[in-house]
Amino acid sequence: MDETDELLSIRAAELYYEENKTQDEIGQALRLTRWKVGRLLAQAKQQGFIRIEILHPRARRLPIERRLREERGLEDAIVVSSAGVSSPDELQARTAQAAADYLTALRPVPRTLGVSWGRTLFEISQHLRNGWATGVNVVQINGGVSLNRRAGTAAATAVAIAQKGGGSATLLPSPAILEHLATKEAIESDRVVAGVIELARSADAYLFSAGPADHTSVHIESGYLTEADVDLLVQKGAVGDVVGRYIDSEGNIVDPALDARTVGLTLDDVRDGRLRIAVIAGRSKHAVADAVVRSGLCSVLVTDEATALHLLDG
Amino acid sequence: MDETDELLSIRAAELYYEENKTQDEIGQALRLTRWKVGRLLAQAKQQGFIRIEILHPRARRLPIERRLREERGLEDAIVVSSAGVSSPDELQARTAQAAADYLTALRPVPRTLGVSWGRTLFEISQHLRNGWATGVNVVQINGGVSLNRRAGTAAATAVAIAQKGGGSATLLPSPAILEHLATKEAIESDRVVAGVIELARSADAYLFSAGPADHTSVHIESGYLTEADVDLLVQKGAVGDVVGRYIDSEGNIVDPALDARTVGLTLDDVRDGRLRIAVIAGRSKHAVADAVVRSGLCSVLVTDEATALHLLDG
DNA sequence: CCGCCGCCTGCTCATATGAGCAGACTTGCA
DNA sequence: TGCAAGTCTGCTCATATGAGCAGGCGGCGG
Repeated sequence: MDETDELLSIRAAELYYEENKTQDEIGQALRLTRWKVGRLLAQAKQQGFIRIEILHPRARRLPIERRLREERGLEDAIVVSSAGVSSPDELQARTAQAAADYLTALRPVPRTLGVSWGRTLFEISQHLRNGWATGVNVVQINGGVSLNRRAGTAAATAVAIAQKGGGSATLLPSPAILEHLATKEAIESDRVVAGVIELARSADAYLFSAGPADHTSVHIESGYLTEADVDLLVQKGAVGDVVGRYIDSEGNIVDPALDARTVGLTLDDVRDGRLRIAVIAGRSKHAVADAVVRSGLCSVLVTDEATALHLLDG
Repeated sequence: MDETDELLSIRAAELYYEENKTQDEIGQALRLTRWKVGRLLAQAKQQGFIRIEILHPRARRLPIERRLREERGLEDAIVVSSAGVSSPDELQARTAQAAADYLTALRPVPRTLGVSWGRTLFEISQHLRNGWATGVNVVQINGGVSLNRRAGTAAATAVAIAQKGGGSATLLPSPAILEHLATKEAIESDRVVAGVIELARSADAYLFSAGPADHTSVHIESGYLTEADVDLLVQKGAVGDVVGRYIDSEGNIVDPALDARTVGLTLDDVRDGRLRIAVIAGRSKHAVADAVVRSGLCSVLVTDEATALHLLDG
């Protein structure tokens, strides 16, 4: 396109989009036929001079969702728009809302839903509406009895999701990570615990997030790991955790010994699930989101625009 | 609009603008009639959920131009878009380009064009194309013989505009501001100088910018004023200068004694011009732009989006 | 409980837009 | 210079969209 046409296409776009003129009127104004005007507008669009944004907290980016499905082999993808977002918290809230919307619209409604816990899951539980489903039974898929004062958010999350969905919650009465392998084995051999894990394995769907491998990790906050532990994991290549299990950029377990002390579904258990919904948003989770998608841990991803684009770039 | 409709309108907008579906297809997808879809889209637009931007250095904001004409009584206004601008220099360049475009398209072509000088005018002269007009005679409307090494930009500006327009330049051989009133009167009584000023008064059009009243002023740079002088002017209410004359927010001369020592057209001379094109861009010139427009110094304004919105807010 | 008012819906019809095509025009090459 | 290929133009026709209207529905006051 030569310079003259480029300028004309801009003039035409101004008249068309800002002044609501018809292509015919624009033609008269610029001494062009209306067909020429149509072509100029098409060129302006195609060259990216026209940018259309949907400004709304609930806005999604369907073309990016499509690319995630097609290029990353996801069954489904939900990408929330970052347009007009001013803080990471806002982005997190939008993503949680989208996850809640997705669950609500999900058909067939899962009878048993396996959930992890953490900040993201808690926020999703808050965004769900009463009656989002009728009779959904929720089961925890990884240990979450907290060791300190923030106790109970793991349980509260599962209970809230179940309650608002008109069902009941089955909690996994165990810490996430134990200090000794023997303790972990003892706990898992407990009838109740083993039963919960068995139930979790049979869930119709899993809903989980992923944590970044850094000092903001909820495992540090909850007292399961120290900052030094996490630093060490990072040195070994960890990019984040899923259901309490730390993975590298390929989705492989970084520290098998640590993993053996972690209670709940294994990553392979998760991969065996039919519907595996991961909800991952925010700059700090780009790397782990990538690992989760690449290694097939999720079949459905709910995320934000920037994270999605990161996945598609790589 | 209730919450449900709001959400639907966002879904519809996504499908319409991002996926290029027809309203009919959207209707099928969302189980609505196509008329409902059309109404939802109209609502989304009207509520401002849809934002259409034209991303191009030459893009203008016609609705803002219209408002400037209607609400500020300008004969014409050119507002360049700030979309995607990263530095003040870029904004300045866009505005200068727009001014050059405006001059080039101007009909009838002025036979005599009075110009001021400064960074903005210089940049406009650089953006003009060879042959932008045929036989335009350019006359300086205020003194500009420089006192220091930056000498000659005033003259170079006028000459470049004239040369590229296939005409010749008439320079005003005088400093902008003189130290003593007597000197100024002596200079103005010189036959040549008086003749140039007389010619300037009869110009078909004036093209000028305005300077901010701060330490970046080109008058300080050129040595006509000291920083202390400008500080004093600011104390007296100066918001900037036009053709070397400092005005307050009402467009009145701030310091009559200083004004009397300034060579060139008076502000009233400028106001007597038929076509008075002011080119003013940048955050630091908001106040002076306001004064220029309010006091009728210009009949045509070329500016940037942010400055224009500032003028309309007040 | 009934009737009136106003909003919302889905229509008809007019208009605006996009697809595709035939001819004119330019451009590159022998 | 002359030819062939590709590009651009302005058309016809099909489709998508918007304006405006009649009927239906729900809400409110009597």
